[in-house]
Amino acid sequence: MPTLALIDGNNFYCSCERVFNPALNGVPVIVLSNNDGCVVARSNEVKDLGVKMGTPLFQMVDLVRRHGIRVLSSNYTLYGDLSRRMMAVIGQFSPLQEIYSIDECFLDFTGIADVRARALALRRRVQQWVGIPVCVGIGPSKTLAKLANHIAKKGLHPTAVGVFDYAALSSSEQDALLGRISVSEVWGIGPRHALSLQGYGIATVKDLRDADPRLMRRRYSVVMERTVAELRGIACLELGEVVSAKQQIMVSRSFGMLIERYAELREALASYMTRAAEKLRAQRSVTSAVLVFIRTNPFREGDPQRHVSTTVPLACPSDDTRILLQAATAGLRQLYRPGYRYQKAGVLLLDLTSALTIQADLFDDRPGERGQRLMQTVDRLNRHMGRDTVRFGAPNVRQRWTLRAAHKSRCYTTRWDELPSART
DNA sequence: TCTGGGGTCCTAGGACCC
DNA sequence: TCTGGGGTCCTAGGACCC
Repeated sequence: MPTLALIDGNNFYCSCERVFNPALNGVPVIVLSNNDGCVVARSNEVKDLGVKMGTPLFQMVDLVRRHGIRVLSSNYTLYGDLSRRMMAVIGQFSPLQEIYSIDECFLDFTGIADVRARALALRRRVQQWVGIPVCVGIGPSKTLAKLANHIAKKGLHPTAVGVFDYAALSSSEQDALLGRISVSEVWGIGPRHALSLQGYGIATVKDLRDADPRLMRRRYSVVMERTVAELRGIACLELGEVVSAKQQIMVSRSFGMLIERYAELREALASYMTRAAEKLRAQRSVTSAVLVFIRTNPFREGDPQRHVSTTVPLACPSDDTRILLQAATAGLRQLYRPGYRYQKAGVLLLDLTSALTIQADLFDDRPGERGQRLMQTVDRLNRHMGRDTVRFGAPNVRQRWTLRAAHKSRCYTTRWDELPSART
């Protein structure tokens, strides 16, 4: 039986902000989504106030003022860099690590004599070396490791202090514990499934673990059947170390303000497509179809609504920004209608395949290799000199559609001019 | 006034074929 | 009034995750 650990950073974005700004320690902190729209991270103090994930900022201005909540725009450059450092330290504790998200990873602890001691040491080292508090959940399957992590974080068991090992419990202790946790805490059980399960009398994790797997498959899907097995300690989800190439690449944003004009939409989409093409080349893929979408603000019920998308096939799979920009513009031309106030747009690269097996387009008169060398050069320049040093079609930066980010912290670890200073 | 972004997997149902 | 059956492939949409 495998032993898996799930490690994640507590209130990760808030903790990242606190690393370089100690004044944020012990006070309520929130980090906002793009455009300063919703809450995407809450410090414990804010969670204690009952603020839910995803709450729009404008709905809590009062609370912010009353409790002196510190409000921050998201700084993904900082979080990404601290994530890399955190993952590197965690990776020292096992030969097999699967990085699952910016703040979470699985480790293989199979065969380790004292997993609890190992987990405690890991926790101490990440705190000391990176400054991020983490919790460790340990179990015989990914789903149980995730659940153990939840137990560790909430202190749901006397032995759970930042670290919790599910397998260390006797089966009667396991029953009692799972009987006290809502089924909605299980990985893969979202709000819809939780509600539906409750209709069948399945309210706790224990209820779900003891449900008939075949029946669950029939009522829901093979995913639910797997979840039941995982809760029983039968590992169905493998630990994967290699980050496989993405099957789709999406870049989309809400605008800083509503947009009506075609030219502005085109600029915004060109900027998103440029970024998408960079991501595509970074994973050495090519795309053969591009989906473009634009939409109005669904929350403005009085406004005429439009929510449309179109897929533009490419004659030949490509990773060339110029070709992809043409496709984005062609898509927009199809979709655009005047008289609407657009709030968001995006591009989605579909049908990704490896760039190494690309087939030449018989009708392409552009020498493919020269195009590739050009793209490589552009990517290298932008990587070293900063994003958008070189770009196509030269959209002016800082347009009306660009994001709002009124409370952004500095890029302490990735920009020379924004390094923290010990004394000023 | 103000409501994120980027993914994955699964299923149902239609199109199409023989 | 009668109007096959089974397989495959593709797409849209749902549900979930962080």
